[in-house]
Amino acid sequence: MAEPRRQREATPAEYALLGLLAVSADRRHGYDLSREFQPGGALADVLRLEPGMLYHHLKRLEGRGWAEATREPIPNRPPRQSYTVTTAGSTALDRWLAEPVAHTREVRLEFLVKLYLAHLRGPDLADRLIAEQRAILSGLAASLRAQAAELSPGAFPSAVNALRLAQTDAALTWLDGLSPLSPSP
Amino acid sequence: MAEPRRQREATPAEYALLGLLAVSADRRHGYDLSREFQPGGALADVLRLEPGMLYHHLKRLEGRGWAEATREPIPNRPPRQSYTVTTAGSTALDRWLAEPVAHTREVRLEFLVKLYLAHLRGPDLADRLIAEQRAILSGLAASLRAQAAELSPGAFPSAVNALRLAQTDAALTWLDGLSPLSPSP
DNA sequence: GGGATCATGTAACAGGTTACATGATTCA
DNA sequence: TGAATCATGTAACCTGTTACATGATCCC
Repeated sequence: MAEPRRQREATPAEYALLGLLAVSADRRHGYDLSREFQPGGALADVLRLEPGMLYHHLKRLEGRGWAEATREPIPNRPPRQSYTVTTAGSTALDRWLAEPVAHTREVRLEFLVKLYLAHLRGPDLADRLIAEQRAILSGLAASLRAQAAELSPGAFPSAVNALRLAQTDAALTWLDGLSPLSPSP
Repeated sequence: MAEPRRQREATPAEYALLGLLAVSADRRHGYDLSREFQPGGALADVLRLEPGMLYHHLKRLEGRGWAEATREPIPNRPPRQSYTVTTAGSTALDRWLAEPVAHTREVRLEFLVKLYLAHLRGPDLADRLIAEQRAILSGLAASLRAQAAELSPGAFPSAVNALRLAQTDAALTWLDGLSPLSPSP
């Protein structure tokens, strides 16, 4: 009996697209969405997404049942299609937006995407996310400090530990200076 | 006329292996090298490298002419092979160790690998690397501060900028507390 | 005798990167 | 009339992840 293929967790890029669909009142098509990731767009400095991958991810969102497409056939060309979020997609998005990231290195990309979308969806969502992320990073920092005590100072592993701690503390300080974010970017 | 395939830049994992070969007096084989990346090994917390990829990278180093293998045939099994660095490999390594990384996000993995190997190759190499990395990150921080002045405070792009700056400043502080590293880990 | 370790890989899968193809419409 | 923009993708390539295959030898 073959195990059914386990559905992979969606990538931050997919959630970013899902979120943009979810916060928009009307249907959106790929080219339209791609502007958010081009210079000047809000997410351009957070996540790069080339058109090729963007269309690919939209197909995947549809495959998961998180988005629905309306196809408008055009002769001699691929059909123009616009997407909306489904109920399942909306639920999945809210679940994702409620979860802080587990590692400091994920703050730069994944947490920023979450923060942006949570903020668009409602300031309270963003505030809760920030608070939970704070708790996670505090725990990480404490555990790094505990490990540091067991490492011989000056040696390489100690330097690795010190870098991690510095980055985690910096993220914590940044989080604290964050709220309140402006109403709508 | 087909363009000749342009040689890709080697990955940090490849340089890590190259460096381990270069600082070792005698030949080393894959299994031996893999211990450096397993729990307890110096590089385990910096770079994960499964056996499959490790053997793959060793083949690639050989393909680049940076390492040479001695093959000892064994009946019914793949030949046991041990590697040494070539002159070209040694030159490539020194070139790489002299170059700081361009982005803050590369400090966590790529710079740490450089630092570890530079330190094994000679403390002066490590000191020079640290100084040049400092210069790069200072420049980045200055440019982020300049950008910050143009962003409306409180809005999302400003938060992105603040995170980058916090991470870069943290890396700079860490660099300053770094030297001198202990003689040999 | 049976598990850990030595030792080298393959295969399937997953995902990103870069470049290009296609053709309409809009604007200077 | 020619460049930019609208709009949707394909293809080739590269890299990494996970799991497994293979069989010897060492140690309890």
